[in-house]
Amino acid sequence: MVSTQEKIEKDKFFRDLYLLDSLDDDSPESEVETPIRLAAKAKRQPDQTLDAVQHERAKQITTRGKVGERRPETVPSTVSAVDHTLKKAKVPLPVDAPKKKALPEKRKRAPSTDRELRRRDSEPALTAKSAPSRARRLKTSPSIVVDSAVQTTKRSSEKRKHVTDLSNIKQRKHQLGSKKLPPVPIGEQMLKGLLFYFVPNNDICQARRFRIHKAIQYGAAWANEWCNGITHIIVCDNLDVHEASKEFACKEIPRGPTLVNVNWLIECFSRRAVCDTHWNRFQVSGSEALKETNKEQQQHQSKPLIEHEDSIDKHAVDEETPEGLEANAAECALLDAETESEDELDNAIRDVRSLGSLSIDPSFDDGAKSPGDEPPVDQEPAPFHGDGKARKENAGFMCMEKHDGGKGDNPNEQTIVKLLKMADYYSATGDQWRTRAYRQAVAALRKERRLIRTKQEALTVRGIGDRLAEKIQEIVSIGKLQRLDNAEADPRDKILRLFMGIYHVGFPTASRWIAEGHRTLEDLYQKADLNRNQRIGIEHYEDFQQRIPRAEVAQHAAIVKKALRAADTEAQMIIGGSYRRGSADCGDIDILIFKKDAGLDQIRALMMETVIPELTAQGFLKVALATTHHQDSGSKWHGASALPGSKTWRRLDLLFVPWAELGAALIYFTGNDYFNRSLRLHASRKQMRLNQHGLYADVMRGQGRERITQGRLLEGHDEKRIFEILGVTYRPPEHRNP
DNA sequence: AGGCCAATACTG
DNA sequence: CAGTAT
DNA sequence: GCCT
Repeated sequence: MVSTQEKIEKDKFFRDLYLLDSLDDDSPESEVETPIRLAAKAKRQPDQTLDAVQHERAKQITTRGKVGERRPETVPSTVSAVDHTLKKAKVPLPVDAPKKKALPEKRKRAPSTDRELRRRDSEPALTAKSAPSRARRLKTSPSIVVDSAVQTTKRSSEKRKHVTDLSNIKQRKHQLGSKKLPPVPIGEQMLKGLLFYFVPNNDICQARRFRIHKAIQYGAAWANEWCNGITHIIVCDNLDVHEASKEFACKEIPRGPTLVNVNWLIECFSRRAVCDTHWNRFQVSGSEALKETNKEQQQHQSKPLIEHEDSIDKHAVDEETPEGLEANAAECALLDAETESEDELDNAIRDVRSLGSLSIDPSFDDGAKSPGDEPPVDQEPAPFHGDGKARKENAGFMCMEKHDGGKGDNPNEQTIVKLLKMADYYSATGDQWRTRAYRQAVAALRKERRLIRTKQEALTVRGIGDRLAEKIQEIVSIGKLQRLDNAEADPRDKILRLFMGIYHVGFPTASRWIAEGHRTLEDLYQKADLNRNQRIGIEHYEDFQQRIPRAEVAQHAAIVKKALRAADTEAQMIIGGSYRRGSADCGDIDILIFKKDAGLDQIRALMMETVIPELTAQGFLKVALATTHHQDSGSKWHGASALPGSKTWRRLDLLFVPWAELGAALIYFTGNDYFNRSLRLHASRKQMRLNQHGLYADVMRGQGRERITQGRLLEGHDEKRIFEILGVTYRPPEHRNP
């Protein structure tokens, strides 16, 4: 069932693709320029002796404690010594820094000191004195000091404000007016035949007027008062359902037309296509409850209903999905009326999830991004790589109109924001468990209807203990958390974040480097002991930090698909990851490769021998970062790709999936993390085991839950069956964002 | 004091 | 085996 | 970090 709309979209897609192809004279050896052109140039010789000393000590340090039990108490001293140096040396090449003062300082106290203790007493002093100056230095340094995540975030939020301000809109409008005002070609009028009703339904706000006009250019009609035939109600200004309903005479949102937020329209513009309206990010906040029931109805009714509004989005790329897999959603859903276990899963999810990692209300995001829309290219770089990982408050979008302040439905919002920052801080600092504790506390607070003021009140909330209770009280009473301010000003953590942002660098490595005296990416690049992947990670630090617009993910995928099909007409692929969950942008590109009835060997051979070499020769694939070298094992290719003509490398993962394991792999590579973990937890509670190969039963576990038996395979191929066997109501990918 | 958020694949 | 990744 |  290929709708014409779909077809048009697809045609256009491939037209674009071929266009790109024609540009493709980008020979592979011409390599994209590295943002960092340093290399051999001014490579000073660092004082080897001192270096060696440091190295030695670093080794002591790192070998003394176990992972996760790190004792960085020697780090501060190193840092302060270096810092001292830096301050003195004005604009020294960072290279010089570590060699000057090699800190023959006294051995610190016994390594038994807890990291928390160390922070408590070493932090304030250090921060107070030297942080500001160093911060400034970091920023202005001519070296390639890439902004730390924190700085980046801050700055981009500043930027965002500018983007939304009036002058900018005018600018954009001007741009538009000058060249795009003439109606777009008929062929591109993808909104033809649609009738929009906006909420609020006026064009007072410039941003909205802009969108309305643009919608009209693209063929839509605007109903300036309520009338029959309206196809879409588009809610702007981040209004929730409740607020939106006030805009109607009957104080109720009329049924019938599709209710979406303005993000939908914006994405339609940028994709030049009518997007599927069912994605989470297009829902009007507060409509969840409503939607759930709708969905149920849909499921109980027939399929056409589900599909009816659809879904260029889904089919354009998920087209490859074997039909059997997607098709019987409704049936499956019907089968398990066992609501109890669904609750179980919900609980598990709740247990596990971090609310902080997701944008609460997608419409914020986008509104902030660009009132004038256009392709959502310049997303702020995520504070961290990984897709759902570290995204937090989508602060201040406000169009210059209404924006009533009453959107913060949770009285604890301020507390939550602060605690989430703490969680981020701890996660960037490598403290898994504290991070979890903070996130759990946040989750608990989210459910509270009342403002938690005092320590006593806080203590009554499950998940909040003594320490957190005190912090909450502090936040509420004085509006800030000293601990957080200290933490955020702490240069060590900025550097830590900076380093951990490098591909293939985790906490142990990052902190080792800091202990060795490295402070900038340049330091690392010239002096640190880097493996190949890390070197590439530094060269493409900024590339890999950037989020990838959804549309670009699709383009990469299309290129892969072309090569795949050329090699084997029956081979198939699905884009997984956050793309499959419907995200507007992704941290990387996950593509599952498979073929009906094919085993792993077959897929691997196809890919490794034909497709990947071909794509590499084309210059599309830039590097392999982690690839199987064995001929007879291995199931993935990790690397980087870039669109022809683009200098930006993207992280691309190709997963080779045997037909028999498609369902399990799909679950695994669709995520998100928390969803997967909760699903697996759920499985293990039922004496089952879920991994990317399949769902297994009769798993024996011994001491410490280690597995004794593998268990027997229950299901691997059919995604929905796995849900079913687990007793969980099937959730389409876009609902797997706990 | 020790678990909590799993279970694997690849690298060096 | 530790580290990093998914 | 919290909980047992």
